[in-house]
Amino acid sequence: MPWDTARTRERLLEAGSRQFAATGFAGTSVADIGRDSGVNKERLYAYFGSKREFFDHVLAYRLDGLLDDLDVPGTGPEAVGAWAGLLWDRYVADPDIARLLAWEGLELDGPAAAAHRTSACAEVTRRLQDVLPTADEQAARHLLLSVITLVTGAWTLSGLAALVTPADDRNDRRAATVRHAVVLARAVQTP
Amino acid sequence: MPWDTARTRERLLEAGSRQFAATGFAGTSVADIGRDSGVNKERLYAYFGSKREFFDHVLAYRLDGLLDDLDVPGTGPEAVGAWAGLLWDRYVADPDIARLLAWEGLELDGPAAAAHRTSACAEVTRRLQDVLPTADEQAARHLLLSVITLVTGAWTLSGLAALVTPADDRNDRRAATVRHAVVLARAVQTP
DNA sequence: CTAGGGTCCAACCGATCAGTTGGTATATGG
DNA sequence: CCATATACCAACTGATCGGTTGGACCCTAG
Repeated sequence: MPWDTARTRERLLEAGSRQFAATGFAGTSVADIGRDSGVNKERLYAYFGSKREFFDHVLAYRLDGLLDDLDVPGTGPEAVGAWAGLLWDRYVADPDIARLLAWEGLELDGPAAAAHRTSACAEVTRRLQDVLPTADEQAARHLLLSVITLVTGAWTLSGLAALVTPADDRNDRRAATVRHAVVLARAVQTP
Repeated sequence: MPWDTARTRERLLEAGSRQFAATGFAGTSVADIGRDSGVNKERLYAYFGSKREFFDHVLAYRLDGLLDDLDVPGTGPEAVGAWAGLLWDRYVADPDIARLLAWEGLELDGPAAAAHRTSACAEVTRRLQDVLPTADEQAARHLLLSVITLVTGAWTLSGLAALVTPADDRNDRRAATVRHAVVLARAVQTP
């Protein structure tokens, strides 16, 4: 049976993603990751140096590229709403991503893989300006930040929804979030 | 020297608030709380039972009542923006609150002290309907949830702001958040 | 074929974890 | 003034933490 070191690395990163998303950096033990991955934890130190460096690798592995293949479909404010819906559905398909974003914000000083992610955000900002021709860059950036915050917050500040909208389910909130994204986009378009 | 058990309890809760806000439930040790409070950690078990129960007490101690003395000043959509600014300024005065909200969402299944906080949110919802007469309850609830999410997210998803609006500071984002709250309120008022 | 380096793992290390215990100091009821 | 209950703390316990080590196994260069 031949070795597949790339696969071993990947199994560690996948298990790390699951465990860190569930219980955060401090709440996850290296032994947990070894158990979940089926890989001896010593490999983690050989490949990634330390638990902390491994955390950075996991965040980069899962968060870098999050926005890259997320297109803004169509034009006008409705396209921004649709984009918010796409981001929401990505979290539905993989809820770990939203939680990793939240742990990153709480447990780290700054974002991981900042260089590429910053330019990816700038890219989406430009697309928003295409879609909303009268929007200046500053306004488009804050629009983007608010939309990402609304969508991500629905997954990471989940207790708030239970308090404020106790009768509603996820889909109700999805619809409201898309609607709010459209409203914010419309306001940017016509100042 | 007489005893002051209420004060001892309070010192534990204050230290727990600081420590849990900084590093979360899993990232805080009971010894940290003992050190920070100047109280022997055995007292924590005597008063609160376990680390986990103590965490619930700390969350209730700091989060219950958060919205109680936060008035919606004036009328119309601008009042909602002003309310968002008041909430923001409360986080400025005490950033621990925003972080505790985030840890609660990530590390707990549901909100602490749910009963009173739910009714406090319903209260604010009613105030929003006073201020925006044409808003139905459902819309007012989602407006409130979005505003709280935007303000709280600015403190807990702080890495996002560094990526999306790297040139801006806190006050720029405060202004944008207030503006967005007004826009959302205006849309609710005139559907 | 074999020497040497990389892959992998069980077992181990000191430190730290949540939680407890035994004992002392302080209050209070009679 | 004494008995008892409570507040308090230093020191302890077994378990688990992040990280390391010694050696077995596998692959490739010469």
